[in-house]
Amino acid sequence: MMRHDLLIHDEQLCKQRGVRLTCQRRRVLKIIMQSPLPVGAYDILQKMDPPAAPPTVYRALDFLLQQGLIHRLATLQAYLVCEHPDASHQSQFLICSECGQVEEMEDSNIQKSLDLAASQAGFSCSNEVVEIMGRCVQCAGEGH
Amino acid sequence: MMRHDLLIHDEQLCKQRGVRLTCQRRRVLKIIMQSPLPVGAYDILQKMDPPAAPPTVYRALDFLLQQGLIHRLATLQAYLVCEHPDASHQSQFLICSECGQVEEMEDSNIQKSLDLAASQAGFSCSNEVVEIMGRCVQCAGEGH
DNA sequence: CAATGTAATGTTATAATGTAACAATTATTG
DNA sequence: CAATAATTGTTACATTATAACATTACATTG
Repeated sequence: MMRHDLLIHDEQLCKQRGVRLTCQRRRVLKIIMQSPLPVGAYDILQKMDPPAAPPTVYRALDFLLQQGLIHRLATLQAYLVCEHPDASHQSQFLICSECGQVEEMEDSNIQKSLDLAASQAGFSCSNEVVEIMGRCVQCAGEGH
Repeated sequence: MMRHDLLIHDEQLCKQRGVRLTCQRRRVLKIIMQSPLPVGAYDILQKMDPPAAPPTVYRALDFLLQQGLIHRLATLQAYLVCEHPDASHQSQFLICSECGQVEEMEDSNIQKSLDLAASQAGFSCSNEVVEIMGRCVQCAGEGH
């Protein structure tokens, strides 16, 4: 279920940037990659073998977030891999309340409408959180 | 700083709906209304006089959220009054990282772009979280 | 009004998420 | 190698939220 090419890609990306994807950071990243659903920090913690303490996990998460290799879902307080960790970008997320699956989007219309509304209010954005809860195609298809 | 008319409006709204804005619920609501910034649940807890326990506050918050009288900011884990608690609506929030002020918007363009993107993905939304971090007009105006 | 059921609150304990502070170690650089 | 910076280890704790069960207030209906 894990995309090994993505891990290699992330490693190269860090090399290019002159930042270190250390052992602990890679371990945390791999755990997130191997999960089909967003994982909480303490889920990650439990999967750390050999075991680690919370700060180790949170530091790794901070690094991975800064590098854009993962995202954090504010509504779920959970983490998931970024599917296109190249350029800096704003993503939007479709979160299925039924199956828990999350789809990452980079929708330029949403982006434009957010930026427009913000600038009309004289507001200069640094960061945008867009998380849409509902039912995904599969779950909606399965009736009721 | 508190809009007393809003409290009255909320009371009437609850009466119309046949739900009870009880003493505890009103106390929590008033604390949120009296705060110029979003407040955390434990800030509210501290302001409860006579004192209360966490479940009391969280139950009141749940009620107020369900009735649409307040909103919860997922990024801040904090609560603020809804400025137009009449019809059910989706709001977007501009959150200033400098002064902490939050502006509630109901932007139809944002709404449309979100709904369109979701429906294109076959996703049926039940709830949308849009929180934009940055600097508000005042803070941006104050240089650097 | 009394009896009964439902809704709301009280109370205690604990779960889940995240961070502060400082020590120890590992990399990097001059 | 020595000095410095970056990373990790470790302990303790802060913050946010909920579970479980007892009690009280309210509403309804006979």
